[in-house]
Amino acid sequence: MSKELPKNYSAAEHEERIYRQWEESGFFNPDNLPGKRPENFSIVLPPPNATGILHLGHASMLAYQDVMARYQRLRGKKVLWLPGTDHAAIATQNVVEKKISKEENKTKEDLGREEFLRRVREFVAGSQDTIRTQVRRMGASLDWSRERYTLDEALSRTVNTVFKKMYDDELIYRGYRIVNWCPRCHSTLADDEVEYKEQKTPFYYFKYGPVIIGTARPETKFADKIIIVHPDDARYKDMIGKSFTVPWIEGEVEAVVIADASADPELGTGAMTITPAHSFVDYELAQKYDLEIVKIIDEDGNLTEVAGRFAGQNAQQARAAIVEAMSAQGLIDRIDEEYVHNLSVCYRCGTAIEPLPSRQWFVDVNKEIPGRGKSLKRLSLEAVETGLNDKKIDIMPAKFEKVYFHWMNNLHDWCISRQIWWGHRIPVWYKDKGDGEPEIFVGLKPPTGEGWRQDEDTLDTWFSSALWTFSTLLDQDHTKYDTWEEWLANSPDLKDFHPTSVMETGYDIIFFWVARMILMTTYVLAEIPFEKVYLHGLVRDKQGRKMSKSLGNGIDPIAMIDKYGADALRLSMMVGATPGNDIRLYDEKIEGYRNFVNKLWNISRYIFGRVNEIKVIDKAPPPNSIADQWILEKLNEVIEKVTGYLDSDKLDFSNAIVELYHFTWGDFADKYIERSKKEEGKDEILLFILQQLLKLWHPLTPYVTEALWGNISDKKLMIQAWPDEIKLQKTKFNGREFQDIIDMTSEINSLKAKAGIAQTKIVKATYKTEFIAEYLKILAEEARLEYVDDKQEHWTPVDVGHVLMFVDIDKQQIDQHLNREKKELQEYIKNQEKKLANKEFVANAPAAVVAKERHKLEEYQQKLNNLN
RNA sequence: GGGCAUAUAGCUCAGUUGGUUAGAGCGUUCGGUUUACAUCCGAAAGGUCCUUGGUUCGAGUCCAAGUAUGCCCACCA
Repeated sequence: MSKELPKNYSAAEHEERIYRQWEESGFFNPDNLPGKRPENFSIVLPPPNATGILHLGHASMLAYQDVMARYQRLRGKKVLWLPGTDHAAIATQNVVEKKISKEENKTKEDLGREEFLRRVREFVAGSQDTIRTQVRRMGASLDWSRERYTLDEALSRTVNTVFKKMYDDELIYRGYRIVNWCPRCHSTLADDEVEYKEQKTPFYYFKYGPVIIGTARPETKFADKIIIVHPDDARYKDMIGKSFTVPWIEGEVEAVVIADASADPELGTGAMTITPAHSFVDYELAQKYDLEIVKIIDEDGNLTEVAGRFAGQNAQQARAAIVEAMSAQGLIDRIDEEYVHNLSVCYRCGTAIEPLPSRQWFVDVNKEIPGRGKSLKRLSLEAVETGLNDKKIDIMPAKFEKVYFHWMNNLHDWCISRQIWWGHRIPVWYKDKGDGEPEIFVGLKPPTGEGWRQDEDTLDTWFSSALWTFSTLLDQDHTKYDTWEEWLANSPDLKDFHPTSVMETGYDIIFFWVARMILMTTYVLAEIPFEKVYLHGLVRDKQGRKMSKSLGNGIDPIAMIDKYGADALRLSMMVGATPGNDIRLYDEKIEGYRNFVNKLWNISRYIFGRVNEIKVIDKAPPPNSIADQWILEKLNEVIEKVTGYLDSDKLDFSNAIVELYHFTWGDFADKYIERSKKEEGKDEILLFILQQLLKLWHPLTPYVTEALWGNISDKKLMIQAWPDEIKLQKTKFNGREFQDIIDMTSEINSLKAKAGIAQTKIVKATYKTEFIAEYLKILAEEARLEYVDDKQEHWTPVDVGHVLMFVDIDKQQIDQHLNREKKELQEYIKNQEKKLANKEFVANAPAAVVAKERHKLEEYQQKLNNLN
């Protein structure tokens, strides 16, 4: 029975229903997939922050991952794609702090720790709901039954377990060191959480005893008493090792001159003083020479008592007064007002970072891991370089391997404690012992006994994210297990799905996240977290600008889904995208793919309306015309190509789409279906090709294909089998002949357009090759011409492929066109003859190439003859 | 300062290991269309493949230098 579909595909009418059916089917959960599935395929979703709403970055990531998941599912693998969200410590705390400040004019201290955390939890629950709904709208085939959250009990236990393990292995230590401090967030930041912003600030040159020193930050200079000069600098050679009494901001100081190669003789006066407490470079020098580290700015950004009369003032704001005071003392040599330098700022709130010494928890990346013979750094490098247990991480595109190695090689110890409330509380307890250092307890639960207090700080959010590939796969019913080993051994998902198959994420978080997952996982499990890293680019606007609130050029993916449908949005984000390169997105592009989705709908609409019975056709029906043969051959080509593009070692989504698009619209709809209207008995082959197409498109455009498939079968398209290459029997029908007809038709259409003829009635042909009568008849039908036996002198020759024919378009009418064509042909022939006359070409080029060139020359000559 | 990309039609992009007359989509122009789809069909115009030099019988493709744009890292006391 045939079926009548609506004229246009309306995504809004289908998507919600289809997604619900998928969820109800249970097939997002690998445990429910039908059939034997010996191979596993897994991806863990990079957890969106629990702060907010879906943006295009999420949308494109979901599109890529869903294509992989659906493709592998169709290929018969047991596919797990695991969703989740991240508590995003600083980001979330900032959002909620702002909200409370705006709505209630209160600080988090006003509320207190417990109440504030309750508010954050409430906020997170709300945004998690938003995210869940929005992720579904993209069509993402995620296993929601395994949804995780970084603050889930089992995941938190994993965090604490790993912390303790690292502490016991002495890979985590507490130390007093210089750290990046954000005075606004009132917390430390990791090195890569610091961003740089170019800024013009005055640069001051001060008279410091025998030398002139330069600085952009006079407010840090109170305690400077070490002068560094280059050992080979002739100007200062005699001063090395000597002391000077120097008049300085708060009275005289004793300055010592030290020689070190880090002083650049070319720069300024070649002499500098150092501020160990507030500069990373100076801190390292101070370590090297065992110098005193004097803290001048405190955690609130205020000057300490070292600053004398300026103590207690905000460091930044006190700068002017300090400079004025120094000016009054005649200490200023000159001021450069045009100085431009990079100011380090907090990546979350944009506040200027204050490097200062502080007691914090660190991960030691250079220390040898007990029993492993290498450091965390070494382990992380090897995972990508040579592999671990014969499994190597493959990074796509490969250029990011170099970036990874460079970053990892230069990695410093990782500061993991944060002075914020939202996050995993550091599992460390202290008990004062009267004098000196307190007793320390590290464990999963508070120690028994009196007087223990837990560390106030929380862990860097990336500490828990770094465990994501395996903390999510552990048995969540963790209370059953007393030990870590027992827990690991009884987590079947971990066995089945780890290492995960692909980590698909943006190149912008390769350091934050990808590198840290490698570091932590190789340490904790002694295996890699994923076999492949696919790094997608950023989504930008049509001008290539980053989408941002201030520019107002942001595109809301949900609005685009409402307008054009999820399938169209997915396609428009993937076409033209190659790993590691940014992609431009704009309305017209999405609209174009909306049109395509509608085309696919109408192809089906036509076929469903025309066939006698809609049914599943598994096997290719035998061809009974040259068009049939042609389309089956084309289908085979496209199956082979698309399979190759979607396979894990290629992951070329863009080319897969372009290939399918041309086959679907150009070959199938415009050529084959049009032809099939004039032939009999096409039901089965039309249905067959359509069904193969729906399967091929399904990973890319899941909604429309599933909606259409619903007219064919009760079974879900998402669990069908991926098309195999069709075994084509040799028949009397030559597909090449249909291709010739297409080329001829195109040529005749072109002539008609040039001659300004709307309709032409006749064709007469002579043939270059043996030619069946049917062939001509088809051509006449295709080009809307009438076939006659005799040609007349003034008719125009048309020469394509194996066919030469004469059309009753008067040569005079298209004289210009013909002359131009002749001229071009003569030109080609000349070039071709020249090429073939070149002995070196004939001698050096491969024989096949030379033969091809010869053949080409003959063709040109033949064509020219025919025109004359 | 160090490094990595990218540069092809008006726009967005393809272009395999060097070897047809460099392609697609959108846009533009012309023509068609009671037909599954005006979210359609047919056709055309449009290119100094950033510049210069090199390798080669042959370069959009390989090499060098330059220009432009973008990004990453380091950070200037």
